[in-house]
Amino acid sequence: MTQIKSKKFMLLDPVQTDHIHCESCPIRHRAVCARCEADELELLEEIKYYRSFEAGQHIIWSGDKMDFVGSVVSGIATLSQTMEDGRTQMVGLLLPSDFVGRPGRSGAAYDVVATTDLVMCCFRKKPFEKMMETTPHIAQRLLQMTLDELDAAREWMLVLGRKTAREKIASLLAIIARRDASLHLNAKNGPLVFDLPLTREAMADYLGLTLETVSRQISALKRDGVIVLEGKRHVTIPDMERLLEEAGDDSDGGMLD
Amino acid sequence: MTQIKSKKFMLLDPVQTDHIHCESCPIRHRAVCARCEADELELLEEIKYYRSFEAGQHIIWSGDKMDFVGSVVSGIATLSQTMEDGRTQMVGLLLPSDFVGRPGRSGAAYDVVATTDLVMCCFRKKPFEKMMETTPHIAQRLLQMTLDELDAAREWMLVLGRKTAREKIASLLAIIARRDASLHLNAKNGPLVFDLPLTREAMADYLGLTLETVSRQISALKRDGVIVLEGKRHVTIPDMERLLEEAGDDSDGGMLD
DNA sequence: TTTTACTTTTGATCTGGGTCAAAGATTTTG
DNA sequence: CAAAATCTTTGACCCAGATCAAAAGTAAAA
Repeated sequence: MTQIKSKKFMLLDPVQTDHIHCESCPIRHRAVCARCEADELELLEEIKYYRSFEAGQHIIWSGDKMDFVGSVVSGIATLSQTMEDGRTQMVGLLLPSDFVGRPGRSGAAYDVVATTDLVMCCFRKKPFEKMMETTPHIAQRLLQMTLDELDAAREWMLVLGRKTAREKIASLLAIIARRDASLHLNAKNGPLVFDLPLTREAMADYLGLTLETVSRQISALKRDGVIVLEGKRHVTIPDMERLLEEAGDDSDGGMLD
Repeated sequence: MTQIKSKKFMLLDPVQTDHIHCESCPIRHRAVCARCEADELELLEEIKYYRSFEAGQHIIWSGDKMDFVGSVVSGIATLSQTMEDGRTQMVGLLLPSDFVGRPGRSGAAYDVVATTDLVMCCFRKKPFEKMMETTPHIAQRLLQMTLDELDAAREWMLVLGRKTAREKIASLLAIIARRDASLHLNAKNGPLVFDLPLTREAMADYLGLTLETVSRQISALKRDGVIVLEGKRHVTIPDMERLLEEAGDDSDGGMLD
């Protein structure tokens, strides 16, 4: 079993990994835990289950009661909000190992839609919340993940509020490239290559633009050699530094711990 | 001592409040805690201190090392991000009782600026983090608060990405009115009255607009009777429903637990 | 009370990105 | 494979909000 490198993607840093059944499972045993390991695994198995969704399927409707939390095992989903007149804004992108759900809340705040075929690892909410109370490290890990999401949301506020269309596209490409690289453990310095997981319309909804503007700006970045396109979706970034400049980002690329 | 009504504003729901020294103090004793009450209060006192700031003063610079967390006791502060060329985007508004800081992170991600004279109740970060480990409810409470902030940030993404200038202004006024009302425990149904805590420029930075557009749209809302202005800052909302319509919001006003 | 320094409003003009329209690509279906 | 349905690109035009400019409050300092 391959280990995911970034600790960002785990609810608890695994001290022993040999009991893990699901790679992106948000509950992991921890050596320091006072409870008996067997007990925990039993409880864990009891409340864990898998759900599969087809591309395009609504996973959760905003406002619905949500009786589970979980994490993406494979596939991609989007979080979005829609106004009555149909204007929609994507507020998050869920890639494998990302957490879904709001412990302590009864209702869903956003629509969650599967962009590709998708598998989720779910936990019934009530038992999960009980487990959070008895296993403090779960709450602490969730806090860290939520702080990461908050940082991402706030970074996106700068993109939405102050960047030009070209900078917005470059910012989105940079984020996808970065996440994709960390997921696939790419060689660091070569040109980055990936397939866009989103349609032009989905990108527009993420960026607060129209799909026509997205298309035009992608064409412009291609014309200017910032990106190389094969077909509509396959992207090569010959020079990540250049892309980040186009995105208007600091060259240092944010701060980690 | 008056009790703040909304549980949203406390790190732990107070079971006994007679030991609380600071109204917006993020650490509160809890009856279920296994540790001796005296011990906790002693530790608490040891790591707690107050800091005062003048209007306009930078509290935290983005990127700086931050060795404390805390909460606003009185006054108002803003969270903002700035690009190299000077474009800035506010990503949060801190009112009394709001939490500041990122347990587990060494660096500040945003500039924090005092908008008015301001007092903060601070805790040295290391001992606070240790306390989080020994008192699980603190992490759980922080998680709830962070989830609230995440919801707010994502709601703001919709405002920034998809709303018109008029809707943006109405949205901001609605948020300020709502927070102000919950803080002052106003009578529910009368017209809401408050003073704008922000300059036109700060509003522009929050909304992703220019200050001229902010001024024009406020004038327009005034002309159309949606708001009543006395002087530049004193606002009366004669009809909150009307304001929410102008903001393009669902009439139900979001979901709480 | 005048001076100096903001903050806010209002006007005139410009432009980036939206809107409307149509034609290519690409994929799916029959 | 042709037909239908999507997705994407490109063009022509328009408008909400930006930019530039100046005047009018307001408030702190002298």
